[in-house]
Formats: sequence, structure tokens, C-alpha cells
Amino acid sequence: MLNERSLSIPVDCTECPIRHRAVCARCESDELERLEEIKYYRKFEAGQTVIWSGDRMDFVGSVVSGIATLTQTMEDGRTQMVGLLLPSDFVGRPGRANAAYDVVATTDLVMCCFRKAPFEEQMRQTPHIAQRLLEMTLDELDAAREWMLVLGRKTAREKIASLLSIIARRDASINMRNVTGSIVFDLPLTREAMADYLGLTLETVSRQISALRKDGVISLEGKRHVTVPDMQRLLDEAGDDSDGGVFA
Amino acid sequence: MLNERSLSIPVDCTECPIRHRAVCARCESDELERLEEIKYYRKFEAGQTVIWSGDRMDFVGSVVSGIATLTQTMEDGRTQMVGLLLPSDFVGRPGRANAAYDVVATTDLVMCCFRKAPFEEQMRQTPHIAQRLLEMTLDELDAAREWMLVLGRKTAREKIASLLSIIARRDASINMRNVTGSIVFDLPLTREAMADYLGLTLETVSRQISALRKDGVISLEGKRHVTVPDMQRLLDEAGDDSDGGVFA
DNA sequence: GCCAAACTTTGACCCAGATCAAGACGGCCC
DNA sequence: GGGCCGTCTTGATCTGGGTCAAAGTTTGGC
Repeated sequence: MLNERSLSIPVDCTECPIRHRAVCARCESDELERLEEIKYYRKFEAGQTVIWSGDRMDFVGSVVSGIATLTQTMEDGRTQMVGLLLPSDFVGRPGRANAAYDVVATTDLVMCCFRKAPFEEQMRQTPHIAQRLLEMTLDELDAAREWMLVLGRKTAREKIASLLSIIARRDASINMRNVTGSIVFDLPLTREAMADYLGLTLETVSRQISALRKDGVISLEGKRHVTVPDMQRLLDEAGDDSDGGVFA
Repeated sequence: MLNERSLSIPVDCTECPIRHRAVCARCESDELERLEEIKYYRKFEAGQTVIWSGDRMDFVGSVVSGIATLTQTMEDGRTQMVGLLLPSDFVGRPGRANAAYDVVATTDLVMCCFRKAPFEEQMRQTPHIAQRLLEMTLDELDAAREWMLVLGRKTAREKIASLLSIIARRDASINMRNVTGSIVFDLPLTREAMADYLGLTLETVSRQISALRKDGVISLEGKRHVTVPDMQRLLDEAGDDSDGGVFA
């Protein structure tokens, strides 16, 4: 999730990203044919829970459109988002019976799913599926570890800038820059969701976004529509290495 | 790394854990034979760097004995440990040319390595190697995400208790409980390394360890030798679900 | 068009953990 | 044994971000 490698998928190649991501690393059509039989789509409304942590999970799949989050919750209610699923990201763990996290749709969401048992059987028969999944999982691991640095060592302002950078990068591959060269995107998360991702409170998120706006690092139209006039400036604020760390 | 699945490897089965972890999920000896040819051992002294982030990495391998850490560092020197490698843990990413993190030996360290290119070739030919690596990587991803909750939402005291729990669990599979039922182990990390793992300062680590000692949650002999009289008490202090979260 | 609910901003105050500073406790080399 | 260096502890103080509170804004239902 959330890295350059994900961005490299050609978006005009098919309507179903999972073909490229998980199944069809080399677009071999005979394997696709077999998988078509076990494939189905699921739709969720904004706010709906896809699956609860600990529940039996009999499918794997990937996001077609919309956004979902992975969160962990302590008994006293403290929550930490541990993943953000954007279109083409994969959910589910071959070999695991139960979900490890709550998966929640934060916008209307369409997922392309495969029943788990046949998918695993398919994986056993076609080696490069496992290899592609391994590659994807390593990407996710890199992203998770990158995020550990954000959570453990960055200031609130740096955390916000880091999150905005990631969303900007991710969106930049789909949306165009506007005529002035600024990067423009809509925040897909509420302030509270951002706080849960960043290990902050929603008040601090709000304050730091206001501060970045006052300092000209970003500008806002409404609450969610963000313009980044100078991407390098934002990266500097995030405290990232100039090469973008894991994204290099 | 750092989870129950790792613990399930029978320790008396061979002197080289990688056979079980990465290569020989089902102990098929013909595959082992071929890998023997590309296998070699490397030794490091405490404090030595195994590889720097960004450097070319032409091997994969696993820890035979000793402890290594994975760390990320910002330009201003802030560092975050993103992984702790104990015996049998795997290092390296098939398909990646360069190391993503600094890998440092914190104790004297022996690693069992495979040259990367032939290992990858082997992986292509024997599908269950990729499947085993996928399983291991998913374990690491779970551990990383579990740690995101620790970094983002837990208090200093809970962080220390979480780290001690993980080390205790991990060691408990190797070391015996003593006659009274207490769990006993040596801390493999300095206070500073613990701080880097937990996103704290070394002073806070020291203070919280003292506090846990005063409150009878642990007792210390010297600086490093820890006794946990009541494991459940420690887990409660860590704020973990009673089922142990990801370890369940 | 109005109301209610959800989301967001801003202010005032507080506290957990950082920072700064000073010793204490080993080991290890001479 | 003595001195030195790395590690650890403890104290005093400071501060970034949390908490509590209130009010502003947007959205959707009727």
C-alpha cells in the first residue's frame, strides 16, 4: 500500500486492478479464465465495516474504487490505523483464517473478491501468484516500517506533512497537476481518521493543518480540497530524505 | 519476526534455522541439497553494521545466533528501530537490489546467507519457497502493525511492558521458567536501543523500568537480568487484549 | 428553507515525556 | 588498584501535544 510500486500499474489496462496486482503479473490469460469463476464484487457504503478483527475471513480481494482503512483498537477505545487501502490495494492473507484488523469503508467502496480456498488452490498451481503476492506484501511491510518512523519520531507538523505527501504522491499518478504546476487533491479522510493514522488527536490535526495553511505550505478550499504549491517544500516539512525514503 | 508462529519451529531439528523457515517448509531434502551450494555463514561482532540502508544487498539470510536490529534514521539523527531480528528471523527481500534499512548487530551475530540471485532462481523453481516467504513476510507485517499501535497510542509504561512481554514470550519458548513459575530472561538491548524501538528517550525508558520494578511487576538483577513473577500482570500493564492480540 | 447531526476550528489549561544536568555503577585496560 | 569510558539512574525544569470546552461550518433529511 501507499508506495511507488503500486503506482506503476497501468490504469488503462483493465477495469479490475486485481488482475495486475495479484493474479496477472504477466497477464497470462489462461490463469485469469480460471479465476473468473471464483471472482465476485462486493459493494459497501461509507462507514460500513467490511470485516471485524478476529472474524472468519473467507475471501481475499482488492479495492476497485473507494477507500478502506485497517485499524486496531484497544479495549479502552484507543485506536490506531495501521493501513490505508486505496484502489488496487490488496486485502487478505492467504493461509490465515481470521482477519487481524477491522477493515472499514471510509467512502463508498467496491471490492473485487476471490473466495479464499480456491484462490489459495490457484496460488499453489501458479507459482507467480505467490511471487506477486510476496512482492506486494514486501511493499506493504516497507510502508508499515516507514510509518513506524512517522509514529515514533516525528512531530505533529511533520506527521501531517508526511500524510499529505503520501496522499499527494498517490493521487498525483492519477490526477493531473493543475496549470500552475501545483498538486491538487481531496483529502479522503476526516480529521479524526487522520488523527488515528498519525497517533494524534483530531484537535492537533486541525491545528497543524491550519498552521501549514498559514505558513503557505498548503492552501485549502473548504475542509478537504488541498493545493500543494511546492511539493518539495511539503517534503521538507515532512522531514523526509530528499529521495523520498522508501519511495526511491 | 517476534510472533508465535516463529516460536513454533522445533529447535532441535537442525543447527540452521533457515532450513525450516525459508527453504524447507516441508523438509524436502532434494531442494536443500541444491541450496547447500549457495549457502555460506557470516559472523559479526557486537556493534558492527551488517549493511547500510541504500547499499547494494546481494544476499538474503537468517539469523543463526545473536541479535540484530533494523533501524531507520532521519538526517537530523532521530532514529527509529523498525525490527528486531532474533535467531531464525529472515533478512532480505527477494526482488530488491538495495537494503531499505540499516541492519546492525547488537550482540555477536552469526548469519546463514544465500547469494541472492541463485536463491531467487531456486525460489522460481520451487514454488513453496515463495509461499513460505510470503507466510513469513505476512508475520512480519502483522508484527510491524502491532508495533504501530504501540508507537502511536500507548503510554511510556505500556510501551515498556509491551517490549518486555515480547521478549519474554520469545525467550520463554527457549528458556525455561524457573522453579517458582517466574519467567526469567536477559534484556538483549541497551536502554538507548529500547528507546529507539519504543519511540522514547533513554531517560524515560530508565524511569519506567524503575517504576515497574518499584511496583513489583518485574524485578531486576543488575541492569539487564529480568524476572517476571506474573506474566498476566505484565500483559495487563502492556494494555494488550487478554488473548494477546496478534499472537492469538 | 430549516433543523439536526456530523465535522471542524479555536481557545485555555494541563501533564506525560523530553531535555538538561549531575552522579553512580560497572567493566576493562594499564 | 586506579582511572576511564560506556551505560544507567535520578532530579529539575520545560514544552508539545493532550484534554476540556465552546462555537462555527457543512451536509442531508424533511
